[in-house]
Amino acid sequence: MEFEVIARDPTTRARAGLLRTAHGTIETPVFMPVGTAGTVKGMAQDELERLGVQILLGNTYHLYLRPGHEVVRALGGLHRFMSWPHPILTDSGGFQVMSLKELGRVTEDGFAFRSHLDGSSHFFSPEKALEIQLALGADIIMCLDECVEYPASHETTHRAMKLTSRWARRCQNAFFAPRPPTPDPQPLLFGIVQGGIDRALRRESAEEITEIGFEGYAIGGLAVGEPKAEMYEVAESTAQLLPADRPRYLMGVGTPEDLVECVARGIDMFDCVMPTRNARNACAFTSQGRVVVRNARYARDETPLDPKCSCSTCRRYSKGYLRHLFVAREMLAGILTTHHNLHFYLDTMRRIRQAIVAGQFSKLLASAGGGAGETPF
RNA sequence: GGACAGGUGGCUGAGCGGUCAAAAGCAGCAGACUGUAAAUCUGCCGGCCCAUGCGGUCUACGGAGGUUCGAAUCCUCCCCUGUCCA
Repeated sequence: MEFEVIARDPTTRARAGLLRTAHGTIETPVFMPVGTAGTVKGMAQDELERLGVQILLGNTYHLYLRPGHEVVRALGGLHRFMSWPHPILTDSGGFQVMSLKELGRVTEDGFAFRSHLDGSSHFFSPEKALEIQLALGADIIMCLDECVEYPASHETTHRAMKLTSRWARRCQNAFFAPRPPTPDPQPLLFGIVQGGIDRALRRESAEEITEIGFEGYAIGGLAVGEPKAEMYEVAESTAQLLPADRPRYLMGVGTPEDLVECVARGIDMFDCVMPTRNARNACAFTSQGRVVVRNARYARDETPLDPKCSCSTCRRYSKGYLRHLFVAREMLAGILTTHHNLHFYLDTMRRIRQAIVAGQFSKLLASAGGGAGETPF
């Protein structure tokens, strides 16, 4: 059994667990920093280790285009290639079906697209996405899905959801089909539930995906523009439709408060570009709320980003200095702020997990939510 | 002393009779960012007023006059800057 729930919060759906992978056991709930192109932008791997990162995300689409999955395979797989001997999850390219939709076209057989790098033509079938991920050698791999934006018509959402189910079946078949032996241990294959904010479509999708059967289940297609209340509701109702003994992964979410709120709704795994991208854009997440470090008000501020933070950025540098680095467009600005944001996210997750294990989660949830104005997140 | 070239909003720099409170870039200020085409993008950027608008008003294109219905744009004088020649 790869996933084990070790504690449940008595008043919410929050739970703490262990997820065993070929490169180590992950304590859930977990936040997975996004390392799209084989790097978490601005962070060296040893720094990620010191921050306590348990598992990284890699991206099928980006690594396939550059340097190429065969290159990564030739260099020993993604773990060895990027010197990350810990768990890795690769996204299938399903998100790019949405984010790069103007460069491609969805057909029954897959996603035909042109490279955003050089315009060359390519095709991702479910089988191809699986093959690439196997070549990369990730610990957790995702089925190819079709992620649609919000708002979308019922027809579009329905069509994408049904296609995602058919692709999931094909990924499953390809996964269990005989294939040449590789040095990599067998990864865990996760299915993805789609259906937008339509409860009936979500239910149908969840039934179809769980019927196929996967090691873990992802909820995709959220945090794409829908109202926050909708996102929370759909995450909660969909999570309830998924097997209790398998990890639930809410893809692409979210803000620090989203993490707390969605753990309370039964989610075990998260990934999001927000801590890293926002850091590069001068936005820090702190216990006092968001801090736009670039703002003029911090020019003479000698206090750290977050007075309650123990990260190496906050221990050493003032907002005044960080603001200067941003204004001067120094690369250290993004590096130091990314370090802080990741620390904040990982620390938030650790506190969430400890609270669940200690039976104190509802207290943490209350302090994170309700408060007006500057909440802890 | 002479010959050219030029003086435009914080800076660089277009405009060369009206549609100009004045292009564009930079700087400045603010905002956005949720499975990364993102160290990106968006908005504001003379003052005041109603703060609804392709609104009203005042001050502005070195200075002072002038021509014109109308001038950053044309004329006169002055001041200043750069290059070259003495």
